[in-house]
Parts: sequence; C-alpha cells; structure tokens
Amino acid sequence: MSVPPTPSKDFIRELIDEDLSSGKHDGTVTRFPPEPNGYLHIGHAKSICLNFGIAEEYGGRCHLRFDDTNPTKEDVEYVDSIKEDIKWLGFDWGDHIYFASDYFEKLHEWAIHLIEEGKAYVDDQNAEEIRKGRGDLQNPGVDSPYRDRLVEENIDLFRRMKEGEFGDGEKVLRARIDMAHPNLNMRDPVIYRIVHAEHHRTGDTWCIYPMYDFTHGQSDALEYITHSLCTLEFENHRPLYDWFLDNLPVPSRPRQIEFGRLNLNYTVMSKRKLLQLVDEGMVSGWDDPRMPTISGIRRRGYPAEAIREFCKTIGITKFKGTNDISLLESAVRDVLNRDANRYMAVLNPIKLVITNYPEDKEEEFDAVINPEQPELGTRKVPFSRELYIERDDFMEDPPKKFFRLAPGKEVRFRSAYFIRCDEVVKDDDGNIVELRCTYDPETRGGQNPPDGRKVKATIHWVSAKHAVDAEVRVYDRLFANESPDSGEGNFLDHLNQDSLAVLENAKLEPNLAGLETETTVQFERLGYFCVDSDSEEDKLVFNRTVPLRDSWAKAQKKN
RNA sequence: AACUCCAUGGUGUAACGGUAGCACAACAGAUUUUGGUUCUGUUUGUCAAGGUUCGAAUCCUUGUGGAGUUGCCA
Repeated sequence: MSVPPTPSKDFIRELIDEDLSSGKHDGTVTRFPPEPNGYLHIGHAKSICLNFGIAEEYGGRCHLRFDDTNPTKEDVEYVDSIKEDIKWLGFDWGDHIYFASDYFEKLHEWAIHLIEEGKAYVDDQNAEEIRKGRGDLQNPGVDSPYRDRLVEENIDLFRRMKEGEFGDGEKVLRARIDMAHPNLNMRDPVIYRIVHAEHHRTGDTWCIYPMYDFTHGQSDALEYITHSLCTLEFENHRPLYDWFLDNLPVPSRPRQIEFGRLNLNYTVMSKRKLLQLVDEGMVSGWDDPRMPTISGIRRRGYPAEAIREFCKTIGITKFKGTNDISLLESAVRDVLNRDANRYMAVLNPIKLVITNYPEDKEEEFDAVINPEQPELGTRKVPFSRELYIERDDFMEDPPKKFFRLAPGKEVRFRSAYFIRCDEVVKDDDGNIVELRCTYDPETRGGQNPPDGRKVKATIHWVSAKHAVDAEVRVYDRLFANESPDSGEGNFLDHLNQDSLAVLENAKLEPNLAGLETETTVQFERLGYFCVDSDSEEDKLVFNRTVPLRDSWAKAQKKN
C-alpha cells in the first residue's frame, strides 16, 4: 500500500493554512499590485500565478490594484496592457479592480491624523538635506530642524502644500519615527511629496501624492487583504508597513509576506533594461518574440498554460536563485506536444525530382494531425513529381551515423513513399541545386515494402506545385551570456548576434494557409511555430516558438 | 563589516527530529512512419565546525559565502 503523495505546499500557503486554522482569518484575500508604468514580464507572471492561484485554491479572491501614486511615470496605456496580459494568463479579478489613487482622499485624511497625533511633520529641507540628515548604513541620522513643529503649524503647512502654495520639492510630509533606527526606512520616511503633475486618473485634483510606503499597507487594509505577497526587496519595508497599520485607524490588519522574485538565465528582467532594448532598437518592440514580456512570450507562441505550469514547477521560496530557461522551454514543449497540430514545412528548401513519377500525376496522402490526439484524425497532403526537402536532410558525403538522404541512400518520405537518391545536380559554382530520385510504388503511404526492406530515417517534404510560401523567423535566446546582468560591462555587449534568423523562402504544406494569428503548430521534425501578427493574406509569417529536442544536432555539436 | 534575509546534485525545489525524493539538465539503452513523443536505467547534493539527541538537512552556537537596504521610485 502506497501512501498517496500529499502535494507539498510552499511556505506562504503554509502560513495561510495556519492563519485559517487558528481563526485569524475566515477567508483569504490577495492582491496583484502592478504600477502602471511598463509592461508585465514573466517575473510578474510568477506573482500573478501566486496571488490569483491562492485565491482560487482557497476559495477567496484576488484584487487587481494599480499602484498609481507617481503621476510622472504612469499612464493608462499600461493599465490596458496589464489587464490584457493577466486575462491572457488565464486569471480573472471579477469586479475587484482598484486603484491606489481611489484612496487618495482617505490617505490624506490619515496623514492629517498622523499629524494630529504628533507622528508626522512638514519638513522644509530639500532632498539633499534630507538625504544627509538620514545618516547612512553605519551612522545614525540627525533630527530635522523642523521635526518639533507644533501640530497646528504642521496642519496649516500641510493644508497649504495641498492647496498648491509651494513648488515641487519645497516641502514634504514626514512620519516622525526614529532618526537613529537601524532600518533606514524608519528614519522619518517621507510620506507625501509635492508633484504638480497631471495624474492619469485624478487629473489635477491633487498636487501632493502619497509615497508607496504610505499607500500600500493602507490600501491592503482598506480592501481587507489578508495576505499581502511581495518580493524580497520589500522585506526592509515591512516594519514601516506595520508601523502605519499600528498607528492609523485602519479597518483590517493585512500581513506582508515576501518571496524571491523570478530570475531566468539568458535574459534580463528589469524594466529599465527592457526599455533600453526597445529604445535602442535591439528588438522590434515590447512584444518582440525574444522579450521576456508577457506580450513577447505570447507572440512567440508560448501557451499560457505552459507559463502557469512553469510557475508551479519553480515554486515559491525566499531563496534568490536563478532558474534555467530550459525549465520554461520544457513546460512549453510539454503543452505543445500535446496540443499542437502537425504539419510539414521546409525552411531551407532544396529541389527534388522523382524521375520515375509521372509528370502530371498528383496524389493526396493522409497524414496524422496529432499522434498525441489520434481522435483528431488525419489531414490530406498533396504529393507530386517535384518536391522540396530540407537542405539539412541531405549530405553528399555523409558521416557514418547520418541516416538521412545521401547519394544512393534510401529514406522514407513521411506519409508518402520510400525515396532513393540517384543523382546530385550542381550549378557552375558547385552548389547543389537539385536532387534526382526514384520512388518505390510499393511503399505507398510510407509503408514498409513487402520485401522487408527497412530504412533508418523519415524526412519531411512539401510538394513544389502546391507549396505555400512563407517567411519564418527563427528565434533564439536574446543573450549569449547566461547572466547578461551580472557580468562587468554593458549588458548589451552580451546580446546574441544570432537571436533572429529570417528565412524568406520557406515552403509550407498548403494546409498551413489561413490559420489564425497566434495559432501554434508543429512543423514536423523541426519545432513549434506560430502564426505572427505580421502575416498577410498572401504573405504568411511564422515565428519559431521553440525547436524540437534534437539529439542528432546535439551529437553533432559534440564532435 | 549597521540592519534584515538566504544557503539541499549542474539548475530549481521537497523532506516539519526517523531510508535525502521530484522536475529540468546530462549520459546510456529500448520503442518509434517526427533523430520528436514515450519507457527504462545511470551520474551528481544537505556551506563549515562544534553542540543537543538513540537518531540532525531539520533544533542551538559560531563561522563562511551570497543578497537587499543610505529615492521627494515602486
């Protein structure tokens, strides 16, 4: 008798279990709190899967909350793309979409509350003076000369800040905590600053804006968030998060828990660097299929399910590690192997003529749509005298273990016939321009012949007469270096020069015409490819999502 | 050397004082009308030193290594 494996939970889910069984909470409410100042990337996907995943598992809910407290950086453009990306990933916030800016009124009220309690004050020092007064990692800070202002004076000054009497940076509101605190975040942090800027939602209603620290915990409390999950960089902010909840009349008591953010090798994840790639034209845009953005991944053809599986696999811990990109690719192959329909496509064509096949004859063969889903049946693939095969599938002078086509050698054409190569035709420069072959009529459908003859390889083909032309963009990892971030020098120096190869002359099986954008299919023996949005009626464009595992290529590399 | 956090094969992650397991990667083989898929097998690990204990990856101490933090960004 084997014990049914109990799926192990990460430390966050264990903490939630404890809070539920101890009666601390009756339910679970999480939130995903992006700042609308850029596009979501796969690192965000980890957080999205965590927060929305927990809500699903615990029968709770997950709020989508835009953390929009900095009007100079944020824009509605990003709000829309973020919503779209979350939906695509397969999650739903229902009616629970919020904006931190919706709480500006309440936060302002709470700031006044703090002032009245003698726990906040208006500081006239400029940014430089405040920085100097804060001390550093070794030395305590010193009190601001304005730290002991009277409550009435603070109230008045804060009111005048709000009414626009002062310019940007002239005054700030600070929490009055402890200038000698070992945690720098506790040394009288700025909680309100003056910014005369148009906010994407509140317009010019405000010219003072709350800082992140004065916004996040309170927003959580207002929404009755039970568990506020964030990345490790906010660990040092937790004392402040708790301090505000302790010192304000908040309606609930959320708990901040930090986990390690996602790091992937062979890519960069910071918004700044991704922006730089876009701005400097190293990629075609935020949704370039090489980008680790959700929109890029999607255009690349990675299924949302694979992203979710990947996030499940890497787990949640406090360890700051780097995940291998092959884990992601493996998840992608798993899903696509199961779901992607098979077709034949020749990326680098070489012409092949079957000399004993009648000039005008045409046939159609039945080919399996997806061996993983036999119930889908077969498709018809046209065959004729002149065909294309992959250049890599022929070698004039092959090494011993090369099983594919070579002079005098016989292979199977997938779902068609056995073919033997009789003659190699070259141009004046010695380039191979055509292969002349013969077929065996007794192998129709690719069957083994009655004489029991066997063949070592099966290769794909496309009938020249019926072929559909296409451009195929073969993508590889964006960086040649495993950690482009950490090495010395500019990360751009580590770009993989071969991250994109455009093949203009691909020949496709006709069934490949007319597929919808973003449909991902398997080009047999090559990999998974998806229809790009650049496709037009008469000009198909495919992106290579990920190649098939290729033990032959791997063996070659070793030699 | 202030504070906080982290440390299990090549990578990531389990084991909650009782046989160190899983996935990916790597390697070898079987099957195969995709050199794919599938299946089988193999290699590789508890940062170090002490302590508690019948028993320690797990608890304690010290050390070592790494990360984060000195925005009026989030």
